[in-house]
Amino acid sequence: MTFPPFAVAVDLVVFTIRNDELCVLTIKRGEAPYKGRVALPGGFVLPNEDLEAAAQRELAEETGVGASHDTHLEQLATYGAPKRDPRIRTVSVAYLAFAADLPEPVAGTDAASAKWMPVSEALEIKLAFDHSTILKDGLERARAKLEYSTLATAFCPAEFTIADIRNVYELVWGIAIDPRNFHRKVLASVGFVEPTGELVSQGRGRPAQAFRAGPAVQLHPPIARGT
Amino acid sequence: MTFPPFAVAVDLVVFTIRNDELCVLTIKRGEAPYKGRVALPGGFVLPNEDLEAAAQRELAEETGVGASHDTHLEQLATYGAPKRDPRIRTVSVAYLAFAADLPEPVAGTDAASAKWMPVSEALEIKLAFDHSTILKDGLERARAKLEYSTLATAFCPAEFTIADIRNVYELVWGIAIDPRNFHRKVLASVGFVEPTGELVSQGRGRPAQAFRAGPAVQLHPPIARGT
DNA sequence: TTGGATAATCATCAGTATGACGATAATTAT
DNA sequence: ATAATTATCGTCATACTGATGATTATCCAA
Repeated sequence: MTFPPFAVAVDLVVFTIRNDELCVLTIKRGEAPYKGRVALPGGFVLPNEDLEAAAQRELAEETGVGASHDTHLEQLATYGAPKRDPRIRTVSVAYLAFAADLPEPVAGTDAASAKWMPVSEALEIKLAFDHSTILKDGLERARAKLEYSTLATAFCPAEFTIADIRNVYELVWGIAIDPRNFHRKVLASVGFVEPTGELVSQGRGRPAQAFRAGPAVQLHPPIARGT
Repeated sequence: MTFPPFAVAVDLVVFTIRNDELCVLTIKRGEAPYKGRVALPGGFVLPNEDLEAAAQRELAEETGVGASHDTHLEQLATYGAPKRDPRIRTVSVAYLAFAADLPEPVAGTDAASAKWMPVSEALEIKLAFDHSTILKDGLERARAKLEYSTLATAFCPAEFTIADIRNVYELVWGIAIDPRNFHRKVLASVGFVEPTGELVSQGRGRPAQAFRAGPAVQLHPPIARGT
């Protein structure tokens, strides 16, 4: 029996928070197709490489960060419409990554230029391939995961304050959250955060307790969006 | 530039409820590798076929059911470990389907024999390829989706009773649920079900109201597992 | 025909979570 | 010092949850 040959790629939706904005890692394509167009970083999977390993490799190439660092990586979905890549039949497995504020990305092998772009901006332009769809799906996944998982800590450095976490929720969900109720909920969700005992001053206002990520992965009870 | 060639397949986790048991559609492989082993149905994606279309096609081939019927189909995840198929480097996009009780499946092209197997049984044997992992992931996804989506109605015929839905939850979650609280919650979740006005007698006991699926897709509020 | 047995449906109650919002505490900027 | 700012604690009415009692409408067996 013979098999129709496909190219298999991984694409990355890497979110971080910079300058009080939710940003996504983008590249500007240096070659056809879609030359000069903004795209998500990604590349073909090597003949003997696991899918997740390929995603890790691309992530490291583009950001210079070993993914185990502070970075959460998970499979998002797979896109395989017949004409999505005009060159050859390609199936792309998209991965979603969340990173604490990273240094400016390093242009990798196949990236003419990589940079963090505010998500609001990336959503308004037409990305290469079906990357606009992938970005939208990734954003929706991230928003949903904040509700029932401890994902938000992945956007924060090792030590953070409740306000830092609230900031993540507000920027990702794009809504304002009552600080008092949010504070109560975070502390009520067992294993979400644990106090370090330190106080940190954030500029003006009363200094805040420092916390580190707790052992929980799921939030009990969850923190719901809207009503 | 040249691309490493991959085979791309779709595999199906099709759940239904038969004889008061959660069952999954399985085939017995007729050819090597894993000849004679139980596997999930699936097959290679055609050169010009969309991934979801391939899943629909496989579903129709194995069950004889047009997927739009009463069947919900969604992408589960993609599996691409380098050695998962000993013949050639293969990436498999798994799809999850939920069906109301279907007629006995029809053996399809590449299936020596297709049949419904209780999930409890399928979990205990070693399936071909990495299909045991796929099945486990599919089951967990199904369990999770019951909490916040109206998925349960996909397991029911067009008209059903609250007890029918409860039965779905009990069988998929594998736990007993209090009928009184469950009844209350289902009716409280707006758009989950709407009454047809009919009464149906289920054998002994007071006859139940008949319902049909409502317009909602998400449950508000959700119906939580455990505490 | 009647008295279970069975299942659907309604009702109650206490514990918990939620949103709105008032009050206090601890800093920095002026 | 005083004002502005942010963290944190409290209060309250409402909503949701799990446990459980009570009622209703059937079928079935004596």
